Amino acid sequence: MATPDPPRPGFALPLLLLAGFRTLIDDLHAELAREGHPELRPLHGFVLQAVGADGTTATELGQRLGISKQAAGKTVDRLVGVGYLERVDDPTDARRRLVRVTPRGADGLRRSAEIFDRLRAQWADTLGPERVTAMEDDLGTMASANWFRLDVPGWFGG
Amino acid sequence: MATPDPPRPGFALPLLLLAGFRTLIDDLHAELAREGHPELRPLHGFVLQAVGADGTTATELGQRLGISKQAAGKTVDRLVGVGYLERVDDPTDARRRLVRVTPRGADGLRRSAEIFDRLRAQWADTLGPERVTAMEDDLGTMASANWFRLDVPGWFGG
DNA sequence: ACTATTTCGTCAACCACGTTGACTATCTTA
DNA sequence: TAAGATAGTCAACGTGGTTGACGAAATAGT
Repeated sequence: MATPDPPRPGFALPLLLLAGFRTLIDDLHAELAREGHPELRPLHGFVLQAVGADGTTATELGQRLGISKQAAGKTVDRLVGVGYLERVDDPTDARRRLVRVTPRGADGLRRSAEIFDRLRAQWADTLGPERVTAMEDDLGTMASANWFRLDVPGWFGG
Repeated sequence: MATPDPPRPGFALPLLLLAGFRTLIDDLHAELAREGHPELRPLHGFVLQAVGADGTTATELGQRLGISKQAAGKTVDRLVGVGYLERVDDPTDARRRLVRVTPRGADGLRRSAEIFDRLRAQWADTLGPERVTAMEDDLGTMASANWFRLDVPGWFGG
């Protein structure tokens, strides 16, 4: 019922990668909700991290995430709405509106990192640390080009 | 520029899984476009496969994909629009509208499988076959619950 | 055989996330 | 100082998801 057909040889790999990713993300957000961050959506962690401790502008954020400045601006709007980001005027350039992580945002980010560390430790318990490391190494080899490109309506292509 | 900060230990894994998935999906669709299927979007392959050779209904498709029947219906509409699926009346039940893969849809599906097989072979060439198999085994172990759950606005949580 | 319930499909409204194009305000440069 | 580049926003739109409501058809129960 959840598994229709045994996928063909090549079909399994993408499905497994997606399932692994979703497993981590779902577990993360279940735990984040328990720890006081129920509004944090999967995308938000990536965005908060991309904003970084120094802050950025919407345009630069868009470049970092591989999306348009308009899309980045809308995402910032939502994060501001739930209190994870704030906008401040740049005193040196009246066009720019600096985007900064709020204390609440920093808390969510810190907890995300801790939870991910714990989840990784769980994987290492189940699979063995060397298998997890091997997986990271191998994925790093194959996927180096797609690091942090989130330019996907609905998270996929085009 | 594509890599903002070296991610924290636990942060790398989900990012790598996503990047690996996206690499495969992007490569697949680049090749599919070359082979005459430029309209095929990433989601579509999963849907076509979930419809299967025997056809289904929108409601059952929704269950298979873990999404609502309405969402499944809309996706079917789009696939019908580009000629990959067709709807036919069920003579035994006037409520049901059978969804079937068209010949064009079957061609896209067959090519997807072939391309995925080739991409997997590329991974095996680069990493060694046993590393790819190990990755599949390990991911299968960790992610068995999320097989074919696509219930994500924009492919994430929520 | 006739209600009562369930099921299938669809409509409508909405949300999240992406796109492009156009436009203003501001900063930079020649 | 005029001309050009850059930051942000608005508007319209596309895709993929949600819930709620509803009619038509099948099924169950009496």
